[in-house]
Amino acid sequence: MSHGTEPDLGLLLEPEPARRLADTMQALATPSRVRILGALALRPCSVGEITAAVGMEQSAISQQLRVLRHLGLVVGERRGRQVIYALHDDHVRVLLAEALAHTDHLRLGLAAPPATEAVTA
Amino acid sequence: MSHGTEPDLGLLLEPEPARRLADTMQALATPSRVRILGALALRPCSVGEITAAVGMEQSAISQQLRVLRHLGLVVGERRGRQVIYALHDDHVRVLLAEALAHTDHLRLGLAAPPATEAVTA
DNA sequence: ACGGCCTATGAACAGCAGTTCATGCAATGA
DNA sequence: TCATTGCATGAACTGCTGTTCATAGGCCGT
Repeated sequence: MSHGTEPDLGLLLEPEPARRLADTMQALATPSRVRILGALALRPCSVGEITAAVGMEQSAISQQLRVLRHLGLVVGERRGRQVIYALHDDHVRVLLAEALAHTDHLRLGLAAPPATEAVTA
Repeated sequence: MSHGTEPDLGLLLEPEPARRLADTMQALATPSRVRILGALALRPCSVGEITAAVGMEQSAISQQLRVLRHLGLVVGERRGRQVIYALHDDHVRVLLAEALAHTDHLRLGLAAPPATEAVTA
């Protein structure tokens, strides 16, 4: 399926591809943005709804929504006096799902015996 | 395949799961770590090899390797007086590959016409 | 047109993360 | 044992990032 032939991971050694990947991943590197995306993964929401769901200042939400917009992860559309935000497309949802799955998987490894940690015990 | 039934993305609304995912993703949120992982994706490397490949101070490399170790993304094993690092397992490689693929895909969306950006043109 | 809701933006602040410098520890070879 | 190589660690610094506060702009009711 989608990753039958892996793209050249050696590219990540180069500064530019590495920087781009890092920038995109930074969207998922802060709890507030992850929660916002989690809310939008359930359904499109107005800023007010997101604010209530996440429990942060409205201002902070708008700031992070701006970041997410510029990264192309979410889109906003005016509807009356409010703006409805949604995930940009299903790829974002898949990215979230895979990140979550990998996170769980990796944390299992951390809980496991240190057969892997051969240095600086 | 692997994500036939998506894990509950609504979990990401909760602070703790969000924080954990954010922590893990932060490993990919900085170019230096991405480049290190890119090098290790090609083959296991000693710290010196990574340092040469990435072109940073050896000290910085070790610091980031520590972060990556604690996140369970890489493992190190002593061999003589050097330490050979490698990706923890193939899941890490898959995560890198998918992140790279998603990055490319998302950047295509950004280059595309703003049919999606309906607010704050 | 005016007042009120909803969102966006600018500035200031605090905290953190990545780098560097200097040093310490481990392991080999003479 | 001593010197040397290779890696790790602690401290200090810098820059960035996320939050808050205050304010501005848009859009709808009346």
